[in-house]
Amino acid sequence: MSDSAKPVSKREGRREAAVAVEETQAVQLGELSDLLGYVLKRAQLKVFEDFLRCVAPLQLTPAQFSVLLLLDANPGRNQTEIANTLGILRPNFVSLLDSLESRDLCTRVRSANDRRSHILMLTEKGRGVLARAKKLVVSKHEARLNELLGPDGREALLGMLTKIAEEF
Amino acid sequence: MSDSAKPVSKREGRREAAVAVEETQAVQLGELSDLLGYVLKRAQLKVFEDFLRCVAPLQLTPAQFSVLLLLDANPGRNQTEIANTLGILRPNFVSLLDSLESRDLCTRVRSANDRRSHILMLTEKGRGVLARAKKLVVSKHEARLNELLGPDGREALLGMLTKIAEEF
DNA sequence: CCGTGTTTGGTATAGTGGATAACAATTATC
DNA sequence: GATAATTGTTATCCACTATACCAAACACGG
Repeated sequence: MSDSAKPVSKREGRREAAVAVEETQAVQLGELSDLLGYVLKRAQLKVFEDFLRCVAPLQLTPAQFSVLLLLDANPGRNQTEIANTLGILRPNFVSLLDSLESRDLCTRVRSANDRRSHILMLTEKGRGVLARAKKLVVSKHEARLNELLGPDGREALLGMLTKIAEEF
Repeated sequence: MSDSAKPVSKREGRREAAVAVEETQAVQLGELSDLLGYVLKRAQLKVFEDFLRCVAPLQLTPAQFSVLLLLDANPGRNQTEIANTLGILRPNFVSLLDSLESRDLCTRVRSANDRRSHILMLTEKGRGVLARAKKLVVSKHEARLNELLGPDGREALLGMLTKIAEEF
């Protein structure tokens, strides 16, 4: 049984020679390139990746950075309030805070009013790191996005994404 | 020791009455609302959430749907090719395929040319499910986005996200 | 004042997505 | 024909997410 049963199955050797140029043809994305969710996730991964690179000297993840930002803008809040605004579940927020506190970037202070809750506050070091992180984000990360999209493009994108995040 | 050592600590009862209206003040997002990465992730979560709702009757995740779409547009490809285009690592692609194959939506066929690789193809049922999924996505999911952003807004958003995903 | 219910921070745990190392089978290369 | 590379796969690890449960503290109604 060499080539009697399946005569069509093995004519590959000739094809290789014939179309050697476009041998490995790219996989077609097809309708996937029009799926907003797909492109959205791809873009999000790229942006987070770049954020990590830009802020690498300070060893801050996007989540950690957002916590520091919130603490700076909202002094006197407790864990549940901060976690809720970021969409982080309280149990998962504990270890995140542990890591920040162990690096002396923020502290939990027992509230006098309600001795259950922990008031969160930035330390001196935390404020310093946050300030440096902001500079890196603005001068490297967001600057690159501005360069790619243009100032008004970036603004338009931010507007539409905010609309989706809030009203969808 | 009733109220001699800490006279200032318990004057909360009066404050409650005084500012009862704006008791629970909202946490300020601050500069977070201008961080593109933050809004981007929030929007992405919302969009995926809605995708799951819309396509729930067919029990398809975004990842599974994207695989079916790719298989339809690229017959005769193997696992690594499909996985690579989707940014999925080969080891993690195995279980994804297992679930699709166990539901009889696609099949792995050993290639005649290269007996290492598995050619992936949609089954009849897979094509049917994909067709129904497409209809749901277009008529419910993407339609809602169109309604929120307008046709040209959606197009602009898709364009900028694609630019980020490809060139960033 | 007391008992009931709720809230807060926390632990334990499970599920999921992503990443690396290693492996057998197969193919490519020289 | 020996060596290297590739394919699908397993095992494993890490990060993130989600749920159940707990003790301490508070709120409230009797």
